[in-house]
Amino acid sequence: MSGVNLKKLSEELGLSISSVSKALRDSYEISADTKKRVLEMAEKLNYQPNPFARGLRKRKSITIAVVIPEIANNFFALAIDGIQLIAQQKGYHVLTYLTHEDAKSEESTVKHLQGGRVDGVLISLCGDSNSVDHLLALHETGVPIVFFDRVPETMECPTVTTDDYESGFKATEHLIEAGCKKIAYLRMAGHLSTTQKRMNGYLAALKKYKMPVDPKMIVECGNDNLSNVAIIKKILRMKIRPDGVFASVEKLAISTYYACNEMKLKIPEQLKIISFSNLRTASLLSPSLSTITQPAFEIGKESATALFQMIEKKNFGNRIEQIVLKSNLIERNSSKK
Amino acid sequence: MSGVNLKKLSEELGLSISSVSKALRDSYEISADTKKRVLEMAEKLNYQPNPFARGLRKRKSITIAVVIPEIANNFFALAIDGIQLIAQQKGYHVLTYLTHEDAKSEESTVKHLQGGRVDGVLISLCGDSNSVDHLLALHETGVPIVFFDRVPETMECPTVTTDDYESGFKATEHLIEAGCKKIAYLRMAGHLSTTQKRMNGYLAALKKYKMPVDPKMIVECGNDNLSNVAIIKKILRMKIRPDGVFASVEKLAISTYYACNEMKLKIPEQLKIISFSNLRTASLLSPSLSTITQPAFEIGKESATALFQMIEKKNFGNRIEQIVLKSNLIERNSSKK
DNA sequence: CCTTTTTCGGAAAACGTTTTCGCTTGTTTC
DNA sequence: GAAACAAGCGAAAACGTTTTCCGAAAAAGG
Repeated sequence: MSGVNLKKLSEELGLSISSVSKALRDSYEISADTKKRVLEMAEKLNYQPNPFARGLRKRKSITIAVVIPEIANNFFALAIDGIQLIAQQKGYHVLTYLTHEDAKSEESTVKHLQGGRVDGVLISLCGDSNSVDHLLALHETGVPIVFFDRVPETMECPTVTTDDYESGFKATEHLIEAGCKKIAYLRMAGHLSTTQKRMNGYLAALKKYKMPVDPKMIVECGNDNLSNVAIIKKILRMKIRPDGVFASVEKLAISTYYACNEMKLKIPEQLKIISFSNLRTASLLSPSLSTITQPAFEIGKESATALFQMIEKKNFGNRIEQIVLKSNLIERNSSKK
Repeated sequence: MSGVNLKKLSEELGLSISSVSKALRDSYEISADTKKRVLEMAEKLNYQPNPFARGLRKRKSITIAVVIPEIANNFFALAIDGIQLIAQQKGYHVLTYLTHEDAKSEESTVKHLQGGRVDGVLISLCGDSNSVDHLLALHETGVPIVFFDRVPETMECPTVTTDDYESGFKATEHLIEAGCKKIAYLRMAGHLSTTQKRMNGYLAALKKYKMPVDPKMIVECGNDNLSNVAIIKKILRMKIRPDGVFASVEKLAISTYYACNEMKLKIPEQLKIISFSNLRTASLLSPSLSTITQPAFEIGKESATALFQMIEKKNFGNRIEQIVLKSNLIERNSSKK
């Protein structure tokens, strides 16, 4: 295809392959004159080194992998943005994989990452993963891994997360202060670290304000938006229905809005809502949505930065960094008194 | 690192490297017994073939590149989703690159794609690119390229787009039928194919309804949301201000909402709005936003499918496919009579 | 029992780099 | 003027696969 490699270059220049290679890498073994000639010819013939040959020889891919549950999601899209920014600065390529919240898919993806395809992995766990064996296996082959947002609980590793417990606490407290007496917690199925910590914050806030915990108010939702709306409508039809909803992820807030529209429930008069969300249009919604907003872009940047530190100086890699960033609670009309 | 390669496998099994390789590839030259032994040992030692060695030898990367202006954008996020779906089905890896609407960045990215790193490229052009030389160069090295949404005008190539002209026409006609007398067209700077075609539709609709074209009503915006709000407020403060706005991209509709909020202009009473958009919350906005919605996910799927056709049977690759999908106009309250 | 197939497996080249080592030259040093 | 040294370049191995070609042994055929 491309056809122009070191061999062709060397023939064109009347030099040996090794000399050309060294000239291109600015080796001290090559005279300035020759280097100039080589550079010019390389430019002229539009030479691009073969990444596979180089990767094979140097045992380095200049590539990282990003494994996330989904991309059509404001949080992850922003995180990727931050990751790409750092990766581009470092001259690295970025392979992206979507697991669609499927453990099998995550496992097979991670497995394919062994064998040297990438120099490091950034991953946010999928919802229904029950084991981290595949990640331990990858880790044992020497590939640095940094987890962000959704992190494993049974694995010692570098992580970048937000203050989920505190944010869950504050969000609940905010609803209580707005006058809510019965607050539902909307969570995704599975055992995500984020869901769990946010819920613990929710429970702690209820306890602080001496409000009873009703298991029926802790609602598990799935990946299908339509069924989620149905689930939410169901709890809104209970005899003693909630007067507040704390959505632990953005999509559940949106489903709650739909549910209220269909049931003609007024927000915030009849139901107050707050949600984790990176929606850029939160303030334009009807009514505007109160949010806990994670610094998604920064999370991406921080985790990529941490990963490159591990990639570049493996020697000091014993230290396991656990970076925690702060989320912002932004009060808007959906939780107004 | 990984340490387990064909050599180690062959030593463990008392076979030659070539036999192990052939056994793993299910060659007829190897007996069923031996194949079984090899497979078991490979499983046991968790063997993963080195992608660089394989890529070098087979001159194939099993990887495609996706080059887009931005990722924190509903349209592109959905398109990527569709692309990833097809790529995953085909067993391909996906490298993602963001140009941030910067021509230099696009050029350097495309340049790095030469040399065999990928077997094909999907690209949506950046806004301020004035030349396609870098893409022609890439194309000449034999790498298949499919353009989607933002396509070049001066290059014969496979494309996947939507009916931008018709959609632009319909959107404008819709505003006219809703009673608008003076319609502003909000466009991004640069010469994007989409912007141009949508504007041509806008102009054609004005002509059909014998409405004058006011150059001041064709407004160029940039990448910064704050400045865009300022620009939009400026035209809304004109003596004869527009009573309708056709935003050619989503972010400009959002900026228009902000501008109206700040100026206390009522939508749709004082200003009607319609916009190209893939916002999932369009119907939840205040007021709900009328949109022309592109089938972004399908665009991703179609372009990936087209690319893989080119990758797999280069022989029939002379045919240049130009796929055009239909967008949907969804009337909501922002353009109500 | 000898020849001809067939079956199974190994040797080695090739993919395009990088890098170590060694070989020429020409230059310096005493 | 011989010895030591430096500068500039080339030969060749190595990275881990795949694949072509070849050889040995076993099976089949007469």
